[in-house]
Amino acid sequence: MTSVLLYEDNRQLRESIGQMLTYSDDYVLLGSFANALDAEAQVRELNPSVILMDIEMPGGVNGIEATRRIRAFDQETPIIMLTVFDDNENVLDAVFAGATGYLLKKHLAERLFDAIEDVLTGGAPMSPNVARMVITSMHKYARTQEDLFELTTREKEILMALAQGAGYKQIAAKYFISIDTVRTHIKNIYQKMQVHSQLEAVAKGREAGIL
Amino acid sequence: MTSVLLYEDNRQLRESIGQMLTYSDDYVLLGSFANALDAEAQVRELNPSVILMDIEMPGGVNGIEATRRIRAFDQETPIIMLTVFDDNENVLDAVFAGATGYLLKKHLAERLFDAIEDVLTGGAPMSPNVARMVITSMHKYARTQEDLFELTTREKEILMALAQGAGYKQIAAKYFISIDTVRTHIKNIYQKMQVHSQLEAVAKGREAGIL
DNA sequence: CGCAAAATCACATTTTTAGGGGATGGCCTC
DNA sequence: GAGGCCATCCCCTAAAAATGTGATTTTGCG
Repeated sequence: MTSVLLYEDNRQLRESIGQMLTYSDDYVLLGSFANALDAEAQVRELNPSVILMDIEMPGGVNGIEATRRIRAFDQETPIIMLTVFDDNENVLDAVFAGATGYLLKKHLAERLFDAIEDVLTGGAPMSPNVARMVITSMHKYARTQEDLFELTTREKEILMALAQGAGYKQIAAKYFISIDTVRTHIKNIYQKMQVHSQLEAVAKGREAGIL
Repeated sequence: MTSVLLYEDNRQLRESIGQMLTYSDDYVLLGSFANALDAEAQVRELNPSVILMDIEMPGGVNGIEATRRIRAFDQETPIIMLTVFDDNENVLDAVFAGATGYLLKKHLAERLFDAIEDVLTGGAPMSPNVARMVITSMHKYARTQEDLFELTTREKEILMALAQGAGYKQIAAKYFISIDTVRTHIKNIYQKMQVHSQLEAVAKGREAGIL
């Protein structure tokens, strides 16, 4: 028995979904709401198997914000976003906010149950378009950006230690070398990267994808 | 007419795929190789519409590394990874390396053409399992982690400036305040975050998701 | 082997940060 | 209007980092 919690501001759609779920013996609708103002409390209390969340909702708290709030205390319960838009940037925001998958409203009728089963069995229903957007946005994070600075292994190690907040002393201790050596390495790093402080080096390194 | 470039170390599979493509009038196999050692040159020369890339390949350059190398100069051409594993961590690595989608070998026969059409029309074929892994890994990046440190607006601004590599002077100039004020703010930031250097503050702030 | 790059250490100087005071005006709340 | 928070500014000292110059030892590679 799969319990569902529904957030959808459009009354007609809300009732339609409610009926779809009720007509099926495998699902039970724990509750449906026109806004997500109390989503946090409702989720805590009703503890649904899956949450259906409209992205476009009035009243301050839209579906994305609601998702974020729910994810703040619950990383498990799958959240399926409902939206009319396919290529909307909001969809990506929703993914970042913690959405598990999403469903276009025009496909609601034929895919609702599939989507629910999908998230419950470890899947992530997405349209091809959005899958592509997600993939593309991941590439940005991973862009390894060839060693634009030609740092040596040691230098990269030290730069990474810096990025983690270590000072000269700690680095020296960590690698069993003298402070002066750390100094020298960092001097060389600065030269190669054309920067003049730890912060700049870390920032630039991060930009370039090293780290 | 869709031109395909294939990398697959298993001879039998390589030939099977080749035949599948050749039998269809809509596809042409530009070349198939048992290793990806020269992938870069081959892609440059043959300029395929889509690349099929086995993840598990011997000889130093596996499919992931090859994908990375191709993406270094070509962000457009879709690359579909072929793999026997579904939940392998390699699949995520492949996505990070720049894969557009991927296909399980056991589904090759029935889904190859679908997958190719998928990437060519802007989609990203993935199994539900991997879609989920991708989504989950994105959540890590986005975990906004509410203001755990209760920094004021100004303090957050300054912390962000620090993260971008600015020093005291530059921050003072940027916000038209005196260096001493910058000092004070940073002192307060350190206290709130329980750190003792710019680097630590930035590192900790990044971990916590501020920035 | 022998070279060149990388890694190591040293010393000196200047600049920047860190940490400790204390002080003022603005704004909001009780 | 008193008290609290925020942002602003100032001074002082000690610690850490940046910069320069030079030298020695490892180490990878032809």
